[in-house]
Amino acid sequence: MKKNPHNLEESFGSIVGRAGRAMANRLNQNFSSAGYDVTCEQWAVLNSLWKKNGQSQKELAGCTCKDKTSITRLIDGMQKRKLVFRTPDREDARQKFILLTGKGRTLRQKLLRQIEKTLQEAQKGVRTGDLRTCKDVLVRVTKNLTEGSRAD
Amino acid sequence: MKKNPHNLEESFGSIVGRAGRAMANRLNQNFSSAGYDVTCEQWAVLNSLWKKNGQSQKELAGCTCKDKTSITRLIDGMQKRKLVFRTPDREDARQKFILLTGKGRTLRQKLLRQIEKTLQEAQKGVRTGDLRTCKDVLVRVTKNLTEGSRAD
DNA sequence: CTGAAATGGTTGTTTATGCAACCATTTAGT
DNA sequence: ACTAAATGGTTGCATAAACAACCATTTCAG
Repeated sequence: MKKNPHNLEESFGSIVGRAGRAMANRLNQNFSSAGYDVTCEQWAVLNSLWKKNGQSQKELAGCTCKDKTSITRLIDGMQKRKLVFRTPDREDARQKFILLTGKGRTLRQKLLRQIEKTLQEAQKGVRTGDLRTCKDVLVRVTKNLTEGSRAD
Repeated sequence: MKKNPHNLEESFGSIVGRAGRAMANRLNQNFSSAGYDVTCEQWAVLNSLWKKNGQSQKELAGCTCKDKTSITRLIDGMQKRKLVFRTPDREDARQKFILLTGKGRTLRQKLLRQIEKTLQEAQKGVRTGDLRTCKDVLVRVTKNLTEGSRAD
């Protein structure tokens, strides 16, 4: 049985969306089958916190490219799972800082192994230079779409 | 104010996910502000049906890379919006064929204009060859993740 | 200082998504 | 033919996402 014969002129949007979903699904499966109760969306937030612990929800929204409401509820879930906790900012009572728990910090190495595995599965047979180009294009596209619209 | 200084070594998964979300959001905004009550996920299904009207839900799941349950509910929504309707297959009573309504068929040209617009916003400043490479990489990645479930 | 605007988070609502479990209908195995 | 397995769809459940409306707290204008 042949694949979709129309794939050749698929639009960029479809292609990016499909690849994103495929990667997210595989990553979730790999997390889950390795016994980690973490979703890839939560991982995106953790990723940010591993680089800089203690960010406001607004900052997290910015660097994950998510709406602030998504962050609110993502943090709710992560808090329930004891990965992070909220601390009010003493300087500005509107803000809350998100900090990793010990569990959240420790998870890093373990999850990284699954991420590596997933990336290897995904990137198999892709030339390094092409991968570089692909990343650059996607970063540029993201910038095009986020700087023009939501720059407070 | 500098951007995230760690961006350089952001993982491919994050980059793809962020770009996908950025594009989906922009597309939804463009659909909405042009007055169309259609989401980009529904568009993905429509896109498939415009190419080949009358597909089973399983087929649609395959070519949109979504779970069959997602398709079930996506179709529910699209049916409510009178974009498609279900017809039982007489050959095999398990299957249902999804067909475009007149409205679903007519929408094509209108939506295409918004899609074009969105793509132009997204691809601004990206060299054509690089875009080509990017698409090819993403298609390959998707194939890696959906065909060979096992690492070899 | 005081009221208005901006800012950071939360809540309500709608849509989307995947997994597991299930049902109904083929299709196979014997 | 008749049970067992595979297949296509649906439902229950939990997570995720964005928009609008809202609240509390700055910040700004006068």
